Amino acid sequence: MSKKKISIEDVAARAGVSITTVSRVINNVLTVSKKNRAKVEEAVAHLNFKPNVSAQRLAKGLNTAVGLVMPGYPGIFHSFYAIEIIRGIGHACETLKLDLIFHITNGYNPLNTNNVGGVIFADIIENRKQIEATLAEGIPCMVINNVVEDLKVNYIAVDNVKGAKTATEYLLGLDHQKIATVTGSLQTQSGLHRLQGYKDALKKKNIAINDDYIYEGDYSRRSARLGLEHLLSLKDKPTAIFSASDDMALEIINVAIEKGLKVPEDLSVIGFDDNPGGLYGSVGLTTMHQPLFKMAEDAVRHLNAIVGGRRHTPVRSLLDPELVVRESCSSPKI
Amino acid sequence: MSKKKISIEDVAARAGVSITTVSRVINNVLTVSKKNRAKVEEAVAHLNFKPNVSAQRLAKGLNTAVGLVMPGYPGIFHSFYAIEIIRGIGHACETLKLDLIFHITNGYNPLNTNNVGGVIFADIIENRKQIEATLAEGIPCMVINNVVEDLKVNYIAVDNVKGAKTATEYLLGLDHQKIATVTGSLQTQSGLHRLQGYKDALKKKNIAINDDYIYEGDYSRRSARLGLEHLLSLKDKPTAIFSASDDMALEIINVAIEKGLKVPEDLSVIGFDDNPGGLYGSVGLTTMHQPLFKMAEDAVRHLNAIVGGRRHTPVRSLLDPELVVRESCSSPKI
DNA sequence: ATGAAAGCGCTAACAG
DNA sequence: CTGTTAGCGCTTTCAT
Repeated sequence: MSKKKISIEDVAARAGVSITTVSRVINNVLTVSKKNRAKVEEAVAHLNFKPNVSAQRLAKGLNTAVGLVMPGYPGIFHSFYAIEIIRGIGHACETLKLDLIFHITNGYNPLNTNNVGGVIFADIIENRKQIEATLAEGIPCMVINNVVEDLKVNYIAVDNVKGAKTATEYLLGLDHQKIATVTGSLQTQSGLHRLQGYKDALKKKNIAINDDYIYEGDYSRRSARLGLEHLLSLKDKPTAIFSASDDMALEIINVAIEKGLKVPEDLSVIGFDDNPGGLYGSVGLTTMHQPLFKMAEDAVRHLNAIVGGRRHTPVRSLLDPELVVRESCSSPKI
Repeated sequence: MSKKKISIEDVAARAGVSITTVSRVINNVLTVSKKNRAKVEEAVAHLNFKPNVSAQRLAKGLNTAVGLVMPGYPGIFHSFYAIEIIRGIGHACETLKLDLIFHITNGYNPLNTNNVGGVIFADIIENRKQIEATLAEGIPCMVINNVVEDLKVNYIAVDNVKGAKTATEYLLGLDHQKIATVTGSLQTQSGLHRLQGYKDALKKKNIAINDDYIYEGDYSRRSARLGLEHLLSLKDKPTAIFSASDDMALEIINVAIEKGLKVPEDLSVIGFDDNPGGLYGSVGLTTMHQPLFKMAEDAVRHLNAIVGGRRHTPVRSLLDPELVVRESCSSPKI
């Protein structure tokens, strides 16, 4: 109804001071008498005054907003990943009182960078050109979940190599010798890195890498099913499987049970992601937890520090995944 | 590096016209000669000029941003629901060239409404006071996924009563007579409405409502398990179950299989949501599809029309869920 | 400690 | 069809 916007002038009038003074209390400038401050605060509260953000930004010449660019392919949205990222970034923006401008890439319209202090790219997929363009405009960028060495851009990612190594070593520690893996898509960095970590762990223990034990999946449930079928067709069947994702691990367990195997007694399975879906299967999934929420929060904080001129060194941060032991792994039967 | 912001003046200088003319071409005002338009466009492209959104907003006095307020409780984020809403709203904003300001409520800091033309509330839970406050400020609001009659607010929701009725009628059409339901939380509107729809369908067929067949769940997997156990303990067991959510339906199927029942031969199960998880179970889940994406898109469009003064009547829209037949229902064995 | 005044970059009458 | 000019609401020197 009453769309009468109240401005700093109204506040000044009611408080009986100049707009400059009002501006000072809004911005926490100290040189305001206690008395005037109190009057202004009263007026602000009474009038329910909220500064016009556009005017502030224009006057200050800086931008208290961060852009979040998400690739638009449908899959990403159905993943636990996207949610955690959005949640973490949203939370950090809240705390830092930054506007979060959310943008889904369709390849066309890039985010209007004039409107933000910095931008976070939720993935490098589909975004490479846009990242380069944004960088060229001199706007601080942060790539999440990807180690990117070929661009002069800040990044913060989960250490997939280390995580996969930890997972495999856990299986090794349980005395498994015949450990197979169903990989994620080898087109993705995470897929590659998780395979690498698996190999690293085996090498470190001087266990020869058996190509039959490496099934190239693509993160789909279907590929997981095929993977297990292949692995079970081997004369020398593995006793444990490192799956590059929880989703695939869950499918592997389903198929194993269908085939009359007991998990973990006959087959140990470890996943990667710590997707909440892992809680609901017939057997609790042992997996690697990814600090997605923290990664997202850190991304905002670091970016903000850079935008605010408080940080000058590039961010190249790698976060460690953590082992979550539930019920899907045990020592092999002798 | 070169953070030299180029402004409308630079463009005007290069094109050899006034800034007004530049402004005109930016805003697609038609009264610009072809020649000048071309010159300006060249300059814009050459300088890679992007209008300063804050200045535009300040000058225009209107706000081309929409706020999206999501309740902050963790659960919502792990749901298919949140993702679809975000995706739909993001897509619509993209198309309409609106900034999407994403805000997670924590009870404290409300969204600074000075910065947006209108706001969409992803749910009414935890947000009631904020909605009232926003309304009081004269800012158009839109509530999603809730029928709210006690507030003078726009809403757009899925017709849960009708959806539940359709689901139950489908079971009836398959010749089931003994149809039970596991409800969602009866603290929520959706839980209540879905139960209502179930009852409506039965009444319409003159089938007496058997209280034993109504198990009050709460949308959790655990309550679904308990629900099925209860239902199977009955002397006169139901032959079909309408589950108020896919998640619960999936658990019901799992438990049924554990107990040696065949789905759908021994027990038909229909869900609600059309959650992608429904595709992956041992048997494809028959369910009610909710047009979440469309609901979110519509919310933005309608809100935008209201903000732009193109619509004056309140929005009170109910979207129909659609039956998705997969494999979890069949006619009862005689 | 406080206020006057000059912009921030853009749009929108208003003249011409 | 085009340019001049007065703001939009706020911050920020610079005086006082």
